Amino acid sequence: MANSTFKLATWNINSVRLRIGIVEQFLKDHEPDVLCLQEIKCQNDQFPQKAFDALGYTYSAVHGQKGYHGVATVSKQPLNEIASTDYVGMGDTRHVKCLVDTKVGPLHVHNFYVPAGSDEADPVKNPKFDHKLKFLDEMKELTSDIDGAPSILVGDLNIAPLENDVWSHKKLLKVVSHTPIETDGLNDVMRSGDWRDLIRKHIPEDEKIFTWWSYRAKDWDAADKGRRLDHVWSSPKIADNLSDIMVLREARGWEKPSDHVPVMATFKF
DNA sequence: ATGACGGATCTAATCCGA
Repeated sequence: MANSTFKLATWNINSVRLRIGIVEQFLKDHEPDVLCLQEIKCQNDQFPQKAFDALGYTYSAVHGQKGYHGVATVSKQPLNEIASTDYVGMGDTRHVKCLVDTKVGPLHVHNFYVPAGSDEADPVKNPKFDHKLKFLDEMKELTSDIDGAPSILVGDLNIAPLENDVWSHKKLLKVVSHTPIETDGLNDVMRSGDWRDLIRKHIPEDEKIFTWWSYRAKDWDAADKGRRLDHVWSSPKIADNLSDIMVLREARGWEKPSDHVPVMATFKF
């Protein structure tokens, strides 16, 4: 057990079928044990499992639907207890969990795609924002402590909670993804479930770090108007085993990129 | 700097993302 390493990555891929080529490249270059994808935008039987099989990711937990949303967790190690929760009873595909049989023991992995919430930050006028807030409310029930095994929660949570999680705190205070009702809500989810923010455990809060840049910006790299929408959380004990967090900014500049980049956490035991 | 983009869908214009 000594000197074992476990690597887990999360990536909102914005269509796994369109971007299977860069997914393969990422897996070859970085070799995570587990990859959690969001916005796969396909049904379960359209998921490109063969491409993952060829790279050794023979285990998968896929929860997709036609055209929109959808999450998938692929793994080199067996996945058990695969299940999804229908948050807010919408019948959409925004969560899949599993128990990974890692080299160092069982690990619960939750893969989330929280609703974006549309433009207007008012739950009365905007049903999608209402949906987002209700989704957060229900996430508060999710604890990081399940029968003593460690837990990891990752995904596109569509909220940038801290000042340096956005390019301008002042300019984005009324913009959906950084409004106080959302950032308070996300902090409540973290507190009530006893989750640790591993990106911020590794990168100090006074340092800007982003995982998403809009497609609409002319020069995303120069303008750098990003947000940290993607997250890696864990239960307290395994947080002490974190040895590295990598935010693969360069992936935003790849051919036909997703608007999100991969984030990978490395644990040492 | 709420958009100038980009995805999926009964391929054409519509919905969606954040």
